[in-house]
Amino acid sequence: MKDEKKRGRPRGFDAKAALGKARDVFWDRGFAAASLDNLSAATNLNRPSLYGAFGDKEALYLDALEAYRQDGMAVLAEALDPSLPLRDNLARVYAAALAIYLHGETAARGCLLIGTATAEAVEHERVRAVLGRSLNDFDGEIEKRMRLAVESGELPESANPQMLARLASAVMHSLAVRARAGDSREVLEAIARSGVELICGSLHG
Amino acid sequence: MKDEKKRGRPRGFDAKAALGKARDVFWDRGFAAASLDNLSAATNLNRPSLYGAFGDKEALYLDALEAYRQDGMAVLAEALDPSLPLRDNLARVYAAALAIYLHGETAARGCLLIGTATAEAVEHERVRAVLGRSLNDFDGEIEKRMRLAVESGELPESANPQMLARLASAVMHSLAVRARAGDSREVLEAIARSGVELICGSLHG
DNA sequence: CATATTTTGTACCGTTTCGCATTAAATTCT
DNA sequence: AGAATTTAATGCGAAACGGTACAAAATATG
Repeated sequence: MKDEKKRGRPRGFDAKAALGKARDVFWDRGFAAASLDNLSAATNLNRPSLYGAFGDKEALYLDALEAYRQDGMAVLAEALDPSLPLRDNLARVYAAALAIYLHGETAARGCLLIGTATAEAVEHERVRAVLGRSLNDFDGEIEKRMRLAVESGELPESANPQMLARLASAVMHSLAVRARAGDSREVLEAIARSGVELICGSLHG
Repeated sequence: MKDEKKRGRPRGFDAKAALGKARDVFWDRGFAAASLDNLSAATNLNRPSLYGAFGDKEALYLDALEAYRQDGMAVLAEALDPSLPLRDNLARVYAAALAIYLHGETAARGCLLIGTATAEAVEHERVRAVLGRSLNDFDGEIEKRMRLAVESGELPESANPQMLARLASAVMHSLAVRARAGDSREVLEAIARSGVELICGSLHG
C-alpha cells in the first residue's frame, strides 16, 4: 500500500519532511503570523504544491498539529514504561517534554499545541477541537499509569488517578508556557522535580 | 495632575476604556490575527486616533498586556488574604481565575497572557519579556503567602515555599490552557479543587 | 480675534496576504 | 507512440494589511 504507483508525474518531495518544516515555522511564528511565503520557503515548495498536498493554510496547520500530537503520544507512551517506578515515569515524561520545549533557535519554542494552538482556539473551532482532544488523550494516558500505580500499591487506594493525572499534565502545561516565556532550563528542571515529588507524595515530609 | 488642561483639541474618548476594548479583541483573536480594522471598530476609534494614543499595533498590545497583568496582580493580592487559611486562599485564586477565563462569548477566552502572548513570545522579545515578568511576579506573590504559611505552621517547616508557589501557579496555567481548549467549568473546577488538596497536602490520605 | 496646538476623519499608499489560473514537465496506461 | 493524469513553476489578482498624509475641527493662549 506504499508502492502503489500512481499514474501522472510523481512527487518531487517528501510530504512528511515538508510537513515537519512547516510545523517548525508554525512553532516559531504561530499560525496567524506564519505566511504562505514563510512556509513555502521553509519547505522548498511553491505555493501551489503546498496547496495541492495539504490544502489551505489552516489544513496544513491542522495536519502539523495532528502529527505533533501523535509524536507526543508516542513519546509519552515510551516514557510511561510500567516496569519502572511511577516516580521515574513522571520524571521521564517531564525530561522528554523539556528536551522538546527547549529546542528553540532564538528563544525556546515550548509546546506547539500550547504555544500556538491556544491562540487560535477561540476563533478556530477545529483547532480548539484538536487542542482539546490532545490534552484529553494525554491526561488519559497518564491516568492509565496512575491506575496501575494504585493497583500495584505505588499509590494509596485513596488516590484519585484521574485527578492526579490531570495535575501531572498541569505541571507539563506550565513547563510549556514557561519555556516559551524564557525561563531557564534550571528553573524548568527544578519545577519538574518538585512536580514529581508533589504528585508522588513526599514533598510535605 | 489629571486636569492639566492641554491646549489643542481635547480627546473625545476614554483611553482606558478603549484599551479595554482593544484587549478584548486581542483576547479573542490573538495579536497577529487582530487587525487594525478590528481594533478600530471595537474601540470606535479611527486608526490615526489609535495610533496617536497608543502607538503601533505592538505597542497597543503591550499596553493591553501590561494593564491585564496589573489587574491580575490586584485580583491575586485580594484572593491571598492572609487572614484566611491557605487552602481558602488557593481556592479563591483559582475561582477568581476561572471567573475571568470562562467569560468568553463563543468559546472560553482563558488567560490573555497564556492564551495569546505565548504565541508571540518566540519572535517578539518584548512580549516574551512581559510574559516572563508576569509569570514571575505571580509566582512571587504566591510564594510570599507560602512563606507565611510555613511560619504560621499551616505548612510544615520542610515545605519549599518557592516550589510550592510555582506548582500552585502551574495549576492555574493549566486551567488557562484548558479553558481555551474548551474544557467545561465542571472539569476546571474539579482540577482546581484537586490542586488545592494536593498542594495543601491531603490528597494522599 | 488671531495663532498655536492637538485631535479627528477621510482617503490613500505601498506591501503583503492567500489562493488560484495557466502552462510546462514527468510519469502511467492503452 | 499517444492519450491521460498528476505534479511543478510562474505569475497573477483581488483583497486585506499596517501605517500615514492631509485637511477640517476643536480647544487654549496671547
